[in-house]
Amino acid sequence: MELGLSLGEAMADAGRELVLGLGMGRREEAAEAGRRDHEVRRELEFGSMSSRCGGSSPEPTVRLTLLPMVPGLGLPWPPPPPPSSESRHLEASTRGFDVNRPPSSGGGGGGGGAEEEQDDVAGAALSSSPNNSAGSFPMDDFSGHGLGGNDAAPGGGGGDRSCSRASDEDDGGSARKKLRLSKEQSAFLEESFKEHSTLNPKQKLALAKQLNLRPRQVEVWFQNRRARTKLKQTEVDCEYLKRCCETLTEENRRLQKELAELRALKTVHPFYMHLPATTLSMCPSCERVASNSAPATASSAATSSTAAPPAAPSSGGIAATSSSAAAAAAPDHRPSSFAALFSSPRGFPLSVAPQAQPPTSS
DNA sequence: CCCGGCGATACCGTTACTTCA
DNA sequence: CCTGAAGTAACGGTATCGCCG
Repeated sequence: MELGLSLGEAMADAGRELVLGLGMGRREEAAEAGRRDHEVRRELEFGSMSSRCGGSSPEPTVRLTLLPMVPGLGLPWPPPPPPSSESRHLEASTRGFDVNRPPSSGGGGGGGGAEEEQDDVAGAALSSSPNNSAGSFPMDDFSGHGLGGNDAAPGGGGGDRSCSRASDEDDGGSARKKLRLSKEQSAFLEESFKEHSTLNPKQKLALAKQLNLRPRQVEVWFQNRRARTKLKQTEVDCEYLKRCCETLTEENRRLQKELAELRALKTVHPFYMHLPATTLSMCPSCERVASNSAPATASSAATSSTAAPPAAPSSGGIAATSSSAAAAAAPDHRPSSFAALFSSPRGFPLSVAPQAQPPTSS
């Protein structure tokens, strides 16, 4: 995935604890047949990123599971959702606008030669395809009940289309027929989507009947809804990863500075660097190096005793092992353990350990 | 058991339409 | 009134799966 690739080495390292993925549906639903191919494809797509990030996710799939675990980076997770288009839509709908409401209760005026669109199925397949669930759907059921108020059902042909282009319905149906779902319909579909991001044929038929829509419409709505969800999630993820990148860049900058200071310190007090690397820790606030094993200075001793961060972050979710990230999350004097950095197989590029103890000095 | 055809369904990209600022 | 942007319903294409002969 380009996102991950563009985030550079630091991202790849810090992403070790990232549980990435663009999950847009529930896991159990993803198990349904017919979608597996796409799930697999997505998994493959994110697979490279997963491997880069170490794949600490318990699942083979790399998913941006919405786990509230970004303590290290101090970033809220899940990120706040972007303004909901649905709410916007509903808002628009609540303005009293409902173009689906037919000017008159024309009801299924028969024939609708205008119905050449796919859904068509509903009407055309009535007799042709015994397997077509849509075809088995009685068109008469579209009128008269349900939330719809939308009598634009296929076969409802002339005059019952509620969109403003009613005049187009007589032109042979070559023009795309687009109607607006009513507030009730949208809300109901939303509720259904919350429960199931995908529909089985039974559910689809039931929904269609209940909403006075064609099954094809319900199907399309869910497809578009999934696409919107994915798009939004992608945007949110992108934004979040950008912030992660910025944080890590800052972290890297700070570590470089820290390294320079340590090197300078080494030149002044060569013996100081003979301490084992794992015993060194850095207070992110005062940015002083302290020893975890040896008695430290008054300030660092107080801080190091308050919190001894585990060397290994909790599994799953986004957890930063870096000190600045910890500082961002909890700007106290908690020392960040260098050991956490060193324990990482790849570590940060500017890891202190190897350079702090050059072979010549030992 | 393997293979090809078929239907169903998913996703993606795009188009067309609607609404609003 | 016109126009561009944004949202979204709908469409076409493609891939995969399960079923069946």
